[in-house]
Amino acid sequence: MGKYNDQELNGTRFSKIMKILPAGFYQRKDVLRIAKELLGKILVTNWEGIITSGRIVECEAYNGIIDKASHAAGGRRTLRNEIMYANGGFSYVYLCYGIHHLFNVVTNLQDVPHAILIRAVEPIEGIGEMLLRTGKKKPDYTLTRGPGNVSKALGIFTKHNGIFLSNDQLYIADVGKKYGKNEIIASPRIGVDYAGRDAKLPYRFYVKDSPYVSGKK
DNA sequence: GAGTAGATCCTCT
DNA sequence: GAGGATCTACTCA
Repeated sequence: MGKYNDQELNGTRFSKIMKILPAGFYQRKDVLRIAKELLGKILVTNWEGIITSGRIVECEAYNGIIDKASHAAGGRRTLRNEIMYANGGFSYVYLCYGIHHLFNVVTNLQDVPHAILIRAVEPIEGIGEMLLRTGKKKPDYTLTRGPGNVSKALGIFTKHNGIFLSNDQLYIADVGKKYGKNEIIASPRIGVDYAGRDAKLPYRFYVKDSPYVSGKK
């Protein structure tokens, strides 16, 4: 049944009202609030003129050094997660399971390693290109469902780690869409069972009833 | 429909 | 040298 909303497919109309999120959006202290506010925003990639974009409908917050599920748990600082300690607004992309590229947004200020993992988007522009990248034949809900698929469809790889999200190649834009409280669900994060108690924290947020949301509802 | 194995490679210990 | 913020396909029922 996988369907996407036709009236949202008009890219030209969309790009006219897009506003790139300012650095100040990311450089705040409440990562949970930023995660919730990211729902409904548009993630855009523009690699050499090929534009693909999607509306964020699912993400997970990683709450710094006190969060055992985070790569920065306990203040861990390595070559891989160094960018998490940068100022908010940078991309953090890494390879998971040797196959999947996972796209995160760094938040908070310098030296506070907060990040938000983008887990699912609803395709808006460049769906044909997404099909090429993912090798799929039809644009059903599996196209951009789950963090691995999001990166694949939008063409995000580890080489895009450490990009500040305000250039014209990779950014997140506001189109005035906001979800109400009763449209946003909070739940435990996925695939972080190793984190003990922290695995149960309700740091995953998604839009109710979106077919693109991964995991169980 | 539910459960599980396999892919695949970089990063950290 | 182990294991991971995952996905898909395949089995079995």
